[in-house]
Amino acid sequence: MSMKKRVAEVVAQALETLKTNGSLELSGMPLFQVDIPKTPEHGDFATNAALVLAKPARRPPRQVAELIREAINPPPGMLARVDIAGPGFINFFLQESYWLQVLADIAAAAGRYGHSSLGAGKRVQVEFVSANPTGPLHVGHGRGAALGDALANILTCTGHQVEREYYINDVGSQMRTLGLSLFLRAQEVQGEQVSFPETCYQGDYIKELAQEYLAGQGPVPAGEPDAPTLDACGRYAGEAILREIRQDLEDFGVRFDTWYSETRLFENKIVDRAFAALQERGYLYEAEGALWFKATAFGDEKDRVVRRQNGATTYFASDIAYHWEKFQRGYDQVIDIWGADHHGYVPRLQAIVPALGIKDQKLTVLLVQLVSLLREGQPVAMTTRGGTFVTLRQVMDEVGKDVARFIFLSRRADAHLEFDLELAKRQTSENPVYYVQYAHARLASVFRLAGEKGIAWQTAPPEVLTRLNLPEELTVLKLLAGYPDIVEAAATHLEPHRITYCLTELAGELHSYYYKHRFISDDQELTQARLLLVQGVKAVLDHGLGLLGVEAPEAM
RNA sequence: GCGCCUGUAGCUCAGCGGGAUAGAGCAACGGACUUCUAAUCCGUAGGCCGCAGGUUCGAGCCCUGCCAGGCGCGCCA
Repeated sequence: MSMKKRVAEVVAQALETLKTNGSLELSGMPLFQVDIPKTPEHGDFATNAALVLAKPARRPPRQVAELIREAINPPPGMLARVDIAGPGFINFFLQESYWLQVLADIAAAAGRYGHSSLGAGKRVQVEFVSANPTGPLHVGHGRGAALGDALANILTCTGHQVEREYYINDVGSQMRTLGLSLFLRAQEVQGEQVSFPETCYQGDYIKELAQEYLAGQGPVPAGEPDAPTLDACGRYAGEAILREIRQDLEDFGVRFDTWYSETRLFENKIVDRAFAALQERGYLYEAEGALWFKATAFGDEKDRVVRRQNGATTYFASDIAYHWEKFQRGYDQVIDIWGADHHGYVPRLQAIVPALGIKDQKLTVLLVQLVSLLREGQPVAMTTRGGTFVTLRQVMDEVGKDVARFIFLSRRADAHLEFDLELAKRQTSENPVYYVQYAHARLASVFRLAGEKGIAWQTAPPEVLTRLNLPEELTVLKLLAGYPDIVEAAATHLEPHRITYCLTELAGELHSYYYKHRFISDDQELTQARLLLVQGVKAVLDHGLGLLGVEAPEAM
């Protein structure tokens, strides 16, 4: 249990006592908070319990606070002092030695410190990237990939059963366009004079694919293509591009449990069955020769077409079927990660959840803001039209996987992100990635030396820890103690950047501590104590970087 | 025109289901390498939290209006 939870426990018990002895009339346990105050004078932890209770109890907050304080019965050795301050906050000051417990917690957790059972029994699916197989992944996809993967890691860490999924949009007009693009480029290679429409995919990768296609599949016919040819071209290009995408993601450190093809939705009649489910509940109707979903019944601004006049279903129809099928699979929560440019699509997708009669299962759509790519502060041109865009592959090759992932995860998802390629390459303090990795490598180096000197710190008796009484040591202990709470917060709010920030802070404290004090000295006990402490730091850095999907190097 | 997101230090951003005196990194300025890795550390300076109202014990956070930027508003995907 984290330190914060232990304090919350103490408060809860006090309230329980007051309730049973009749000092306070309470219906159920009120939602009080335990926070880490901004200023140290307000203690290690503070609770607003008295403020929350004042109104229902019809007594002044400070009086309630006094009651709570008297009812508190903490474990031995835990509290040094309890103050009542301000409008009625209760401030808890822990005994400094009590913080040492965190080191035992870390050791006992054996690499699983920060794990919890928050999501025990909950199945969560994270669907992310899901880029159409019509071109290589770009930087924006990279951000989505880093976010989805880190999120999945974090949720796993908090006890959720997590599955990663990639939805392959391989049906419909864009696949025809892709086929046509390949076909025309192939004709070009064969020396034919063709006009290449603006609506086709402009990138050079299509030309390369056309070359490969011709080499492997033989020449394409002259003139207008027939349907089977276009089909073959489209499938060929789609599959080739998807292979590239898989490879890129693999190299980016992202692996999916499931690659779900849109084609399956039609082959398995899932679209029809989902339609039937909607029909049954009266949320489909025919008008103007098309079939509509009554999205306005659930807050969307207009009803949406699911089958066109020409009989073809829309992209939205596939999405209805896909999500219906997802919920059939029994996930408690389905998380979709999309580019922010699709935000207008969220209400209609959310609308299908109640329309399909889905209860007790939640759909969450996370929007990721686009990435502004810079080079030395200057924007890098990114036009899909002209086919000039920076791919995830290029970024990985140029700055490295770790740097890219860390930067992607250094902002809230819905905040715009500036990604300066030159700055990302620089190994200076302008670049936060190395700051954290360096802290880990430094510690690894310390432990190498300790090993060479034959220092037996692992087997040191617990009493040596009482030698840790520097302010820097206490600060480090407190940061370590807060780590499990941060992981839980990152999981409940679905915000991996919280991990990034907390690691940067921990690394900072470590560097400062390292600079001021030697860990390995002639004082054997002190050495053991400090090594035990920084072993905890190393473990948390290692763990946290693991959640982000960033390497924790042993040397730099 | 309507909708969503964003607006916090010169720059990039945190700010934990409203909490006490708003934080970090970078840049700027001044310092520290005979040390377990200087990819580091220490210090200084820097703010009508876009603007105006409102809600309450308390607002950067919630509500309303306005201003600015981004993105969306297809029987496209």
